[in-house]
Amino acid sequence: MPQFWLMKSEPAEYGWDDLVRHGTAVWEGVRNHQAANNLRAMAVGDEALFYHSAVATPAAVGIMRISAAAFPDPTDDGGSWPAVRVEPVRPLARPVSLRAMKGEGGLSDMAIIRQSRLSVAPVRPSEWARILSMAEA
DNA sequence: GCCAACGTTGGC
DNA sequence: GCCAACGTTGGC
Repeated sequence: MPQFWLMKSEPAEYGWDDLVRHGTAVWEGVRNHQAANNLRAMAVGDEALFYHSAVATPAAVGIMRISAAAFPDPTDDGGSWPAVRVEPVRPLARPVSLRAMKGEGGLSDMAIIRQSRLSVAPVRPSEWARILSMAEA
């Protein structure tokens, strides 16, 4: 069973469109232990929401797939922080904003809502299904 | 080991 | 721009 995740990026730095244009990307630069542990827990085939942070309407905008499990982050000289490789699967038919997630009863326990600064967070299967249904509603 | 000071993230 | 939450650093 694949696991589900949510991964934040500032679109000014690297956005969904960049990932689609490139076809694949190394998710690097994570320097938080909790987020790093989540990267280490990822397996090939896991799916993740691409989330745009630090914008007027923070929101999940697309689905990506983990295409390579954790390996040493090339941007880390020490070699101890992990990175993973991702590829785009498809955009959400409509973005699901943080505001919408907060307003959805079944999502109030989401890691990302409980801990807003966590940049790589797990998503429960029930949460994943709910968010996808919101994106298609 | 505690705590204050400071830096960063990210929502608003 | 402001502020809350959180992490890190460094003095003691």
